Order: sequence, then C-alpha cells, then structure tokens
Amino acid sequence: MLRLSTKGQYGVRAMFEIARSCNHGPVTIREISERQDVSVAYLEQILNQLRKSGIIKSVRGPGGGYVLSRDPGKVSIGEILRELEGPVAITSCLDPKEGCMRVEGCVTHLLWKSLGENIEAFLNSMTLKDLLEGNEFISLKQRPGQVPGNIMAKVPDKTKARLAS
Amino acid sequence: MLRLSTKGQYGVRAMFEIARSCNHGPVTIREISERQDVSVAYLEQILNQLRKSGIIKSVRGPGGGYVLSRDPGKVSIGEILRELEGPVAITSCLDPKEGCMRVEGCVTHLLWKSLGENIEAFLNSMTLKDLLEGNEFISLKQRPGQVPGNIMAKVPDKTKARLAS
DNA sequence: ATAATAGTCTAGTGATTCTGTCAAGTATTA
DNA sequence: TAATACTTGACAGAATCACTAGACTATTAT
Repeated sequence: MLRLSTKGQYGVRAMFEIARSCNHGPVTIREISERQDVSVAYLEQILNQLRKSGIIKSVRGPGGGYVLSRDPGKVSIGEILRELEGPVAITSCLDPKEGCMRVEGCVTHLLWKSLGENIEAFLNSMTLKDLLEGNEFISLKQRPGQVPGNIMAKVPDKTKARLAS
Repeated sequence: MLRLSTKGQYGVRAMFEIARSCNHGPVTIREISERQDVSVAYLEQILNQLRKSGIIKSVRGPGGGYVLSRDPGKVSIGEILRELEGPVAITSCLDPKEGCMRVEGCVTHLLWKSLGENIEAFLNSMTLKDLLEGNEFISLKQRPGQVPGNIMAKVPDKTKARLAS
C-alpha cells in the first residue's frame, strides 16, 4: 500500500547524484544513469521536469550536464517529489485538481488529510544534504521518540567508503 | 503522489458503518452500500476479505449482515488497510514479497523505510473508535510519544485548531 | 566551420494494476 | 420453502505506469 512511483524514486536518486557532485562541476545524464542504473531516456524526462521547476540547471555542450541551483541543504525531498508527482493526495478527495463532492459525508476525510499533511511534513524536513551526510535520522532525533541512531548504522562499511569517495 | 486505492478507502468507510451499528445488530451490505455510496458487488469482495482476516464476522439469513469481532477501540485503521492492501511499502525494495536486489547501492533505502514506519505508526494508532467519536486528532494529541516523532509536530496551529473544533 | 558532445521535446506503446461487474452459487431463518 | 443474505471465482474496460524512440537544438574544442 501507498507505493511511490519509480519516477519519484529515480528522481530523488538522480538528485542525490547531482548533489553529490555539487563541487565538481556538472554531472551528465550518462553518469547518473550508470551510477543509479536508470535508463538515459527515462532520466531525460525526469531531469527535464526538475529543470523546468528551477531546482536544477542544465549546461549544454561538451563538459555540460546538470548542477543544483541551490545548496543541497535547501532542497527537500518533498520538493523533488512534489515537482515530479504533484502534492501528496491520499484520496482523490484531497487532490487539488479534483476536489471533493461530498466533504460532509466523508467521515474519513480528515483522517486522510492529516495523514497526508504528516507525510508532507516528513518529506519537507528531509533534504539532499541529509542524504549526503547519511544522517537524516539524526535530524529527526530532535523530535522525541524518533527512530534512534544514525541512518548509516545499517549500511555496510564498503558502501560508506564508496559514498565518501 | 502516494494515493490510497479506493478499495482501502471503501474498506475503512465500510468498517466505519459496521462499527457505528455495533450496538444495533448486524449491518447488511445493502445498508453499507447506500450509506457510503459504494456498489454492493464491490463491497462483497472487500468485506469478504476482511471477514477472512477475522476482523469482522458475518451472520447469514434474514436479519443477518456484518458485525465487528472486537471492540471498535481495538480495531486500527492500519489493520484494515494492511488486510486489504498489504503492508506499507513505499518502494518495491521494501515489499516483503519482492525484496531488495541492491540494498547497498540504494542510498534512499532507509529514507523510504523510515517514512513507511511513520505512516504505519500513524495508521496503527488510529482506531474505529476514534473515527466514531470524531476526535481522532484530539485523541492522538493525548498520546504523546506513541507515534514516533510526534507526527503532529509540524502541523500548522490553525490546522490543529480546525481539527479540534 | 564543423564535428563531437550534451541537453530538449513530443509521441507512443506494452504491461500492469485498478476498479469494478457478473453470475452462479451456499447458508440461514421466518 | 420463500426470502434474505453472504460466498466465490472469473473476467473486462479503463487508467496509469514505466519506459522507448526519434528528431531536434545548443555549446564548445579544434
């Protein structure tokens, strides 16, 4: 239940690659494709959409590629997903594009609304910087009762090493 | 993004109707259909699935219908949805039926996992009783720490006020 | 200039999932 | 035994997903 489309997933992973190289010039689609194992053609679509929203910039010609428009800490996961898939809308009732026919009769309306708002808050609080640092859960520790420990706690050492390089 | 299927939505609304009548004998599918505006045939499928899980019981013959097997306060929304749609699995990576091919390379793995856990905690903390009393959000506020990270932490005050009214 | 590199844009398509319907049952009770 | 009501499995149209294809535009190194 509640699956995120591959488009959104790939988008976040692509943004991670771009953020990762934010001090090393533009990243090409080909590089992202190889590192994240997503087809070039599909990435073209996804990155194009993100570019139009201003979240990334493209540089054409040899040596070109994509770069972040902002600091990784200023780009939330929520923003990326919202751009690619629209706002969280657990029900069509709550989709701004559709609207609700029978709000009053819909007992569960506020339930889904609250769930959606909470999901958005979660996604908005998480940034590319958190992903880069691998500590999104540390940032969540500020909220009492949160999942303890570092997000990288369960990641194998060789992976950490590769990510750090 | 992240829409819940109508099956899950209808399931919760049907359970609401059954819970609502829990002191007035069985509710027929026809009644649920009329009150919640869902076809009888589709409800048959949904309620059958819920019956098999033991969450409701059916009574056959004239005067029959469906009744809750348990107290409304003991039936969580999460349980209903899980029965109808399986566990929350933001990515196929996290679906117990599929499994992850490349856990190590999946930078975002723990991000989605954490989101999923938060959603499940939210849904598990909410029961039919909360829906019946129409104070699902107030009751949530009374249980600090039960939901990891106080899921209401970032919800705007004006929203809380509206929900509480 | 021009070749090579790299992004831009629009369609289209096969597969899958969703959202149900239909029909032929079985069980229970008044 | 008629009426009520649940049970089960098959199936089908519609929508969405997850891409692929192909033609185009822009930039830079030589």
